[in-house]
Amino acid sequence: MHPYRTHTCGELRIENAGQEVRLSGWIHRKRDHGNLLFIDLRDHYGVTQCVIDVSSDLFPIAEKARPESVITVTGKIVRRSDDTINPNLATGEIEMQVADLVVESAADVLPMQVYGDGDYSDEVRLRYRFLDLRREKMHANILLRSQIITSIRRRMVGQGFVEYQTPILTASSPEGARDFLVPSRLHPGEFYALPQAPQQFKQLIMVSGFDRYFQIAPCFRDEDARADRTPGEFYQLDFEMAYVTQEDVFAAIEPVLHGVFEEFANGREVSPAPFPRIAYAESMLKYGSDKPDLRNPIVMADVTEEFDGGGFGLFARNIAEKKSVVRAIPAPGAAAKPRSFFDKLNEWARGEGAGGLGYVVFDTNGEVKGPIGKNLEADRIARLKEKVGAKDGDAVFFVCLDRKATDRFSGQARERICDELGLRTENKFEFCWIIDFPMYEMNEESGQIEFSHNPFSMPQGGLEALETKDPLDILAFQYDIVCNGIELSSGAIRNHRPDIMYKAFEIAGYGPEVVESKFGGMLSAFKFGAPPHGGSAPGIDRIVMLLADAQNLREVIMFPMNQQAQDLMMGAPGTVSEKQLRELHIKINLPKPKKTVAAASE
RNA sequence: GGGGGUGUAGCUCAGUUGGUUAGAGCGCCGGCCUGUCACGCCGGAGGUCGCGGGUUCGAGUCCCGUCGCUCCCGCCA
Repeated sequence: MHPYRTHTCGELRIENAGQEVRLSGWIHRKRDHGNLLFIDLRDHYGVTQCVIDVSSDLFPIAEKARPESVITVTGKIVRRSDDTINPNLATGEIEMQVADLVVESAADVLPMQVYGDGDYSDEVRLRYRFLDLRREKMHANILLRSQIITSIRRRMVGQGFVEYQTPILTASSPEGARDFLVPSRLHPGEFYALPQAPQQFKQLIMVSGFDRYFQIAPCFRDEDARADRTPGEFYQLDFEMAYVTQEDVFAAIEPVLHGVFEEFANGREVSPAPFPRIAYAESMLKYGSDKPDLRNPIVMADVTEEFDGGGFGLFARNIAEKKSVVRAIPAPGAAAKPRSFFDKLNEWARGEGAGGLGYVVFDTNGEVKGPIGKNLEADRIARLKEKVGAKDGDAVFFVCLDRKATDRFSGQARERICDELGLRTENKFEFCWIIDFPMYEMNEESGQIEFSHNPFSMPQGGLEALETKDPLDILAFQYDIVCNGIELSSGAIRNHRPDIMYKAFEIAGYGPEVVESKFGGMLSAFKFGAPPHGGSAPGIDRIVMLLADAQNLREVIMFPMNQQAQDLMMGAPGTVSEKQLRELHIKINLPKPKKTVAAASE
């Protein structure tokens, strides 16, 4: 007989009763009755109960083996008596009578239990990730991730896409995030960079005469982490298509995303394709965000006009003197809320540095209450009520700040009010496209015009728009896909025309020599016949996070780094040998260490 | 770089206005137990209360500093 398993721990059923089998796995749980011992043996596939009693020579060994030790047991599969069947276990109708037992690998006392669903700090979970990954939930998440990626590949291929690989060691790119650099041994003083995305390569693939490229692409950015942004590296479904309009791109990827989400929705609803298209400006106005969560039913409105010159002095003055705008946030049903509800929100707003959160309450008896209601003229209030679609029984909150601050803060308030009122639709995936991003924006500190998103995007209106319009009015063929308030990807119809590219960079303050030195490879390619092309790159990790209903990307990544971009299990980053540094002609020049208390007292 | 939260046994946590010997559950070790599946019962070991100062007769608790982890802002074309 083979030294290890003849079957997995998940496959034996009542039909196998009577067979002599061998199982290998981890001791999931032991129940020691003194003269009778139950072992739940677990592997990737499931759990099987194994029984051994005191008559066996191996009984003391089994008793001593700690949970998570790896053992191989041999014995006969028997049908359990009716009163001992475990309906919660796939293998619960049978058990193994252990005749032989080999300890393959004894486990020490565990720093975290694999059994059960206890909470452990991220520090412990990441340091002992191999234990964390054995746990049911993590194991399921990682399997789900694999299934999702398989489904994405199948659907992309079904849409006529072909998978190609692009380099990992490439050139540093001047725009965007900080690069991870890799020193070159053969070229002292020079560096490769890890790709922030295969952006230029996928465009070059189109120029190279291929069509419909995709790749599950690793991307590297040296930026700080968030719950939905892993430090260092992440994967995206990178794709690009030739001879397409924006709508062609949407039509190609919508069935893939919709299909994947439907496939793994598990009872949750998925918004139907085509997904709504929302212009950037409209999204900022109605939702205060360029990644709106449409499960939140609150739709905001601009009511600057209603307050301009009105009886509520504070807002009227801000509008007149500071060019403030007023955004109304309807709060359905909030009239029934106690005073403390409004005070709490107001206090939160002050804590956020917004001055406060004004409000009007429309009582069910038609009365208008609240500080603004007392001062603002009745006809203005009536117009405002109509404009935001408020009914008796609702309240309306107001944010009055400069345009940018109003967008940002009203967006936060909209989310908070939704949660306080419990208005968010559960168990649904709400997709939308955000389109018509501005090509440029004003840097408020420097007063300079900058690319607001992606310098490779085609401006709407082409060269003519660049030459004739106010740069801040020019829109780009640039789009994001958003699901439940999470940005899944951004994409664009690319600028494939050297003349338009020179002009676009000129507006942002870059001369032709800069364009040529920074994007020489791509620019050169565009001079020898480049097809119009465009694409996008939805984030794989975020898709899995949504489908796994996880609150943090670490729940869907096998070996993530911590928030400080460290892998405590592998010890990365770490120091390297002098020899390695010499070969690379690298000298370490560390910043002076901070003064310690001890050093200061010397 | 900045702000919030947090740090007490291997793990998850409790610990009152500052007051005897810092507790619980799980885990671990020992004993008893032949049908459990969160097995049960009895006993035991295990702590520099993140670290360093300070206030006080007395600090896990109050103050100052510092470090770790985490969430957020900046940043992420």
